[in-house]
Amino acid sequence: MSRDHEPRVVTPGFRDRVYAAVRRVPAGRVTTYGDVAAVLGSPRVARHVGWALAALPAGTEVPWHRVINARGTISHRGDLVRAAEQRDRLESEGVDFDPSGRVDLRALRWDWPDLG
DNA sequence: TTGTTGACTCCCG
DNA sequence: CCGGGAGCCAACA
Repeated sequence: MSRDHEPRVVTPGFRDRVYAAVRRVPAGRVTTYGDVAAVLGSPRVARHVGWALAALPAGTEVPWHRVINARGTISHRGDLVRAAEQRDRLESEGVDFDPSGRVDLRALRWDWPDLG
């Protein structure tokens, strides 16, 4: 039987919404997977934000490096090469990292002011 | 169809 | 603060 008839948050156009949301994050600022997911409609689909970014076509202009996890660290899940590139890009934008490789979310977390 | 996986997050200890 | 375990929802085999 039906558990809930609520519409799914992750629709076929989910990836494009993720990209559109991430593009709103300005240089020098960061956001989290959970924040992007919340903006899209559900904080529970944070993993799918990561999935969408993993499926990001090469050449697509999306500041994917500004998306980090809720702890303020870079999620690499084994891909240290991409993680290094992400950190390098962020540092190029002026994002500072702690000795432990952590970003100060309290100061740099984007607040999505354009949501109204 | 079921079971596994994942660029996550929260809760404990 | 950090590591481990559980929960989470779709994609994928």
